[in-house]
Amino acid sequence: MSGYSSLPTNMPEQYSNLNHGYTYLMDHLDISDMDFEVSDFLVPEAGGTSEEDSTTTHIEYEPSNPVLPEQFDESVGHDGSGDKRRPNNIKPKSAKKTKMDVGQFRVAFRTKSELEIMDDGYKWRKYGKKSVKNSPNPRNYYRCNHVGCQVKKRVEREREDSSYVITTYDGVHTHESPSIVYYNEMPLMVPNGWTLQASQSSCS
DNA sequence: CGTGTTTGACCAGCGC
DNA sequence: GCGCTGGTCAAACACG
Repeated sequence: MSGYSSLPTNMPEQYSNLNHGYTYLMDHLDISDMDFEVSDFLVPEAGGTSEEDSTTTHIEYEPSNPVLPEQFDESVGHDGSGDKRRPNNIKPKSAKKTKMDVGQFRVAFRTKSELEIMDDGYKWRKYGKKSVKNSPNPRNYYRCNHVGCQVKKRVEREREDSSYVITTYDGVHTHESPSIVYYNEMPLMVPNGWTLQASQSSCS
């Protein structure tokens, strides 16, 4: 398996676009020092942890129960609505979720890259950084900057090989990627050098 | 001055 | 019940 054509057909469009977007972005970035390739999806830690093709990006995918936007953010609902943290009266944050909900759409992939931040077309705002147990590398937390969109992602370097970046997306965007919109509007302006055909199977 | 990042503290879930 | 850990908040800070 090679190339960028292994996204499942039942994947939400935005994640297909994500792959698409990456292909798009690759031609904008200087990827001479990047080794980026998307392989088949795999079940998280399904036996062969990370001893396969070391140049391959691994993807975890939980399509069983995609979360609709209205389902997704309800329980989180304290989006900057002015609750200054524990002034005098500690607001009961029962809504806070520390563990990811079962069934919440999640996709993760591993990328060999020196860059931790890869522009996937969405605008992300960093809201946290945390060192995790058994890992020398900190984990960074990002939230989609789009109004009303509660998608989050975590970015961390792989413990065993810091040249790999593990990116985990939680939730489904309630909007399209700006870069995708741009691409859809300007299809004829794609230079010859762009390799937009790479992710063709995901949109057939 | 507006926007985004950093960072320390808080909180809740989970395992023992 | 307690401590550990991961996830989040928000004030302070940096940068354009």
